Amino acid sequence: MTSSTDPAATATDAAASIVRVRFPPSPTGDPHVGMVRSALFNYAFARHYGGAFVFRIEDTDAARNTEASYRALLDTLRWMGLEWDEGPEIGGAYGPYRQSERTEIYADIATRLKDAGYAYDCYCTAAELEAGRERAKAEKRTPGYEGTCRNLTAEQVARHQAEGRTSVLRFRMPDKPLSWNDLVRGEITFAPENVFDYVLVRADGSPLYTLVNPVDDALMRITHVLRGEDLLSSTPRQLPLHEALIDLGVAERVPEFGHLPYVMGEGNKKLSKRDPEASFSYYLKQGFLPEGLLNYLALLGWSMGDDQELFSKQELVGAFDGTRISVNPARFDLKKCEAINAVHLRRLEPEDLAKRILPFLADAGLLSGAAPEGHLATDAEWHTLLATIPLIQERMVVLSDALGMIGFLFTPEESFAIEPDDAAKFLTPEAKPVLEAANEALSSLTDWTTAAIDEALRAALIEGLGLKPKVAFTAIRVAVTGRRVSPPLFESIELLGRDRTLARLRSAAQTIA
RNA sequence: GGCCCCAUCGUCUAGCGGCCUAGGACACCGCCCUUUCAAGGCGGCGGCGCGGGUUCGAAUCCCGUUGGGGCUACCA
Repeated sequence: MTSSTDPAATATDAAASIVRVRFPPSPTGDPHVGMVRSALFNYAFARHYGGAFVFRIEDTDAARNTEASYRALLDTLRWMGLEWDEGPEIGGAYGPYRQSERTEIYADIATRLKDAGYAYDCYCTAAELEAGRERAKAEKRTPGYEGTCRNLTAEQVARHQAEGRTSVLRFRMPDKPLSWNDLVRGEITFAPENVFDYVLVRADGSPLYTLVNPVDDALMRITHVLRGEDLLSSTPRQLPLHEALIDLGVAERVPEFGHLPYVMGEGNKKLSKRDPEASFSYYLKQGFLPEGLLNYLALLGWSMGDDQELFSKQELVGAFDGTRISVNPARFDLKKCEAINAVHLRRLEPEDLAKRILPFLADAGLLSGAAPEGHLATDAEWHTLLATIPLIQERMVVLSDALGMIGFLFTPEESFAIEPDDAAKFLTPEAKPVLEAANEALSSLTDWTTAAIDEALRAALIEGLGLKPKVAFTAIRVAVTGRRVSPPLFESIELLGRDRTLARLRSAAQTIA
């Protein structure tokens, strides 16, 4: 909110009435991070004021909607923990919440708007409309509908119909300045000559977003509309429609509007569906945490004000009063998103983290599949995983990172393989005596613990062979874990166990000519 | 073309006339720690687009300019 609105007054107003906000996506394509950010802001606003978060599906464009996208939308909100108070699958007092199930409502309201003179039939053809726009551009005027059919006589209508023309229903814009006090940007005004009569209902009778969105906001008693800046220019058209709906007894009041800044991608364009990090499924696959993503997304166009950047959903809700929303577009920064996710990941209880890693291990085929019904892992696998958590928790950024770090513990000897590049670089002829010495030192070790392994290996290699720790341990690391980078070596060896460790040391030594 | 929105380090931001020789975070670069990689600690690099006003005083207010972005459908 800018200084032109009084945050305290707005906050008081919001608290005094029942706040009702909504998240109204169209089920087309993969859920988008900008969309989720928008849902998050609405959710946090509703929860902050103890209001209702309404989830509505805007599926009036039958050609573009998909059931898969609809499901993905629900899954995404649930995964993020943005539970809705009214909406699909749970219903509510103002349902149904899928617009495809509300067509009679829209037809009725369209008729009433027309009967009351707020809307009229327009018989213009696409070519005529296009010609008008071209003419306006040539004359450096704002292109838009020129009002040709605003006041048709009965004869003119009859002639159009006789020609076989079809008609759409258009809203009749009033000739007055259109302004509102934007929750985010303050006072915004559009001159009437720049906002034109617009189509509410298609020629085939199906309603458009232009009708359906304000009508449902009115019917569902939405008090605050927090939406993307891309919809800012549709607000001046919606204002008089809301007023008409009040006049018809459909609406109670015009909602407050607030337009959230864009989420930008690479370059300086709106984050588009082509950017891989725009698609929500990317974060699921990488293994981001809902806690981390929620935290980062909240930072895209909002801040707590002090220097606190890390917070939980509860803290966000506590602080999110609708003020402090930025007017500037925010560039999505994957690096920062990862950094914040990493912090949340490190704060997890070890057992919780292990539970979250488990599905990734299973998907990668690293578990035996011998687990009892209803479990992903056997007891042994689970205990191994739990034991690795202290070794990997502070090294991970996303859950899928665990695969590369602890995969060597879950890989059976027959399929264990060393990274070719690392093998070529570190399993050289000079490494052969190192591996053999390690094998010998560990074979006779009675106490298979990290401390004992540490001691034995140092004695044999550092003191015995006079090697630098880095040289000696890297060769062993590659032989035992399959890669140059791994969790701490002695702990890893302890977890791997004597038999498998020795087998890998011998096998690696054999590959060296 | 028209309309609208926006303008502080590379990025996200704090800042709402004096507390600013502009603070934090991410990224980046050093150093320390160290068996790898991380984590952690210490330090560094780096910004108020420009021009006019207003004022004792401007990153903060006003105007202009330049530069970004969005919208301009019988999509949403």
